[in-house]
Amino acid sequence: MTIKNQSVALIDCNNFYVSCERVFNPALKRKPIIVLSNNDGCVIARSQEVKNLGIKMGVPWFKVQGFAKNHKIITYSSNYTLYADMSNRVMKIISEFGSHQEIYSIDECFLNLTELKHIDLNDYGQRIRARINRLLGLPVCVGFGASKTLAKIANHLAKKHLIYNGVCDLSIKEHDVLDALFFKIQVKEVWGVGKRIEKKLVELGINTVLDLKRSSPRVLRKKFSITMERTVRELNGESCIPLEEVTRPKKQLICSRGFGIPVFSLDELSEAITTYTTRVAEKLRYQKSVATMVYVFIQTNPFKNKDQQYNSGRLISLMKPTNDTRELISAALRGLKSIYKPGLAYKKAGVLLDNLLSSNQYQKCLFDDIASQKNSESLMQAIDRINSKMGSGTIKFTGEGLQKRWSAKSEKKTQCYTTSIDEIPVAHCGPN
DNA sequence: ATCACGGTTTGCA
DNA sequence: CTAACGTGCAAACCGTGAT
Repeated sequence: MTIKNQSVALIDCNNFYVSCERVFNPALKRKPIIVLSNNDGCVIARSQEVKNLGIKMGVPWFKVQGFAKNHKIITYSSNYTLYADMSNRVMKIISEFGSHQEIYSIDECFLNLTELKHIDLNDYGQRIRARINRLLGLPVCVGFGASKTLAKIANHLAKKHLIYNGVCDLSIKEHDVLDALFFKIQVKEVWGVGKRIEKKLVELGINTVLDLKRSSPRVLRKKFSITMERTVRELNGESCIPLEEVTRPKKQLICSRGFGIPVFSLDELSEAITTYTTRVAEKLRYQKSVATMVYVFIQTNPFKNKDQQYNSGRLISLMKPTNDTRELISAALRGLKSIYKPGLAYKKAGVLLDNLLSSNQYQKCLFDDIASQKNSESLMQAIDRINSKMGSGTIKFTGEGLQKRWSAKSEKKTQCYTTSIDEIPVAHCGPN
């Protein structure tokens, strides 16, 4: 599919998690800040000051902890509740700037602006930035291009080079102008090119974005995949990755977590699996699906070479598709019992729901016990409503456990400033 | 040979 | 003092048995 002459924007928040923390603690401005992944495991967000110090994205925290202390880097556990709420606010503001929006991740979205003819995109981008900054105090960068891939690159340039002042428009540039820019950008910066594909490309002599732009789509399709062919076409201004305005229901859903401490007992694993199943079942109902299969898995810590290693999982087929948390828990726990081996130090566990069907479609099935199904539906609906209104975890399932000794480490989490009534700051003067 | 399938691995963000 | 390394998803891949 080819859509010519598109005009696409990519708006991406700068150092999103760090910026969210700064909004509620302005004293953090211009200070070096790090936000850690779940379980305080890895570095997943860095302020510019930290990037300048050379700390890499994704590095395990323990490897840089000493260095961070020496440089007085302020560190936070991630506070997804806060970031999700801020993300919703950002996306809402951006939606005012275009009628076709794809929310691509927690901190970035595309807009298709093709219908806005003859506007000055640089100016438009600055207005987007100003509005988000005024209303939320968050910094963003904006890139424009003739395809999503080009908009991504434009955004990358806007972020990297101060001369752009946060907005880069590649949509009007001639090929030779683009080529001159692309000559200087490493191929790994291209959307869809990660570490592995970069390596393979470099082996083929494709080092820069320009090299990739000039490669034959056919040849790369053979050597890589259809995805890579599209990437090459998109670099040449041919839009072939459509904007996805509606989020398609997922084909599989997963909830998995590492434990804060090694877990040995079946009881504690059962608590974790019950908790994760509850969470993933909420996601399932949120996207109006039912599941036909439940996969449970448990793992020891692969980084502890001295420990005996064991990874196991079990796939359980359900008698009938369901989104009832109770049925899913029962299946998951059955699976867990069948794979559990005593005496091992488990580090991580998870639950995956697979073969998902739309719950509307499924309801038409004739052989169901309609009464009990309606019953289950209204119970789950009631629980979801209460938990969403009064805070998640207001109603829990037995078996989730109360202490949860195993729960992930999160030693430096900030408050839920925007979503928890007890944690709303008393006095706060907006962005300044 | 080729296909559909299901389970596993890879790779990205 | 030591040990301390995320999560969620889909595409790609691969072996198998059926045609």
